Amino acid sequence: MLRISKLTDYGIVLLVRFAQEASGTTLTAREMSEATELPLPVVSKMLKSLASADLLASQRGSRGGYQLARQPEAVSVAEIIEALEGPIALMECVAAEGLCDQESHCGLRAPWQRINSAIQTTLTRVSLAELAADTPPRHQTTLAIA
Amino acid sequence: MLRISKLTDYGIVLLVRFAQEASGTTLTAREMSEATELPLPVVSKMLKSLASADLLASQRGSRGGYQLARQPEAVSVAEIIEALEGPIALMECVAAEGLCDQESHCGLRAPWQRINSAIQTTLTRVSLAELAADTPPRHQTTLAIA
DNA sequence: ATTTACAGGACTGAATTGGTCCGATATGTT
DNA sequence: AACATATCGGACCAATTCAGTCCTGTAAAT
Ligand code: FES
Ligand code: FES
Repeated sequence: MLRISKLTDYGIVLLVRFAQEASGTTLTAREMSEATELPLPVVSKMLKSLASADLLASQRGSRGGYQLARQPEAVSVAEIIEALEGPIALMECVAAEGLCDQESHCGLRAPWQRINSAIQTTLTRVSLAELAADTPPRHQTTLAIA
Repeated sequence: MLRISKLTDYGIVLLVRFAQEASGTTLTAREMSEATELPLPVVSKMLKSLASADLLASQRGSRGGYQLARQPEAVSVAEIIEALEGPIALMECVAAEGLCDQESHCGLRAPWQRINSAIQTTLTRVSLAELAADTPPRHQTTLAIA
């Protein structure tokens, strides 16, 4: 289904939240969990990943938390995905040579690589800032329908 | 890793083989298995899938086999992927509304949908014929190096 | 009849994913 | 110093998905 992992998605959701705060705001895992309504362990796990990928900067101890390591404009979706789930590669043969059992008789590598890099480009062109921009339903006045 | 399933890849490899034959050529599962050096059960399974997705036409009985249901120019990679692994959707929320637990507080659906359709367009623009075209190593004179 | 081939599943083992939990470490407060 | 708050870095587990096999049935040709 050509999917991005659910965890990766959570990661992006979290980053978007950060991007929506004033630049430099520090938030804790607990706060993020409440904001996104995602279970704390998951949030915690993803924040750690994002920090170790240098997309977030972390501060430990009391008064600690996370903050965006860069300006939202300078972070691309491609980068986030790569950080969380490795290189963007539609299949193994694209990622590196010699990974596909049949590279020898199936000259499909070249065309796939072109397709793949087109997708990669698409993903690179979208910044975290853009993602955060048209994500308006922030504090929508809960007008419950059913 | 944003991957296409291995089986789907096999499916495409198979279709490309067909595209490289003279239009209307009928080939059996066994022949395809030999041509691609993929195990027969797998080839068989994928050919069946492709047939039931109407990408291949099948003929049973002795002298039976499969053939391309359409001209290679008229089949897009997107179509093949969709046939074999469902709608191209980076995540559930993109495929249809109400599938994502948190659609309510995470207004990320809209931007994702734009990104997704960009990718979909990319994939739609590549035809089976193109894929088959720059796949030259057909009957390469086996110059074995070790 | 017999042989060739596809149709349509069920089925299995392996791998990946989604999610939880814990002990250790760092930092600020009292 | 003691304590509370947070991140760090894993291990761990259940559930799903994936990759691959196999079997029974049916259609067509000889
Ligand atoms: S499938 Fe990997 S090289 Fe063709
Ligand atoms: S993750 Fe599905 S709507 Fe935001």
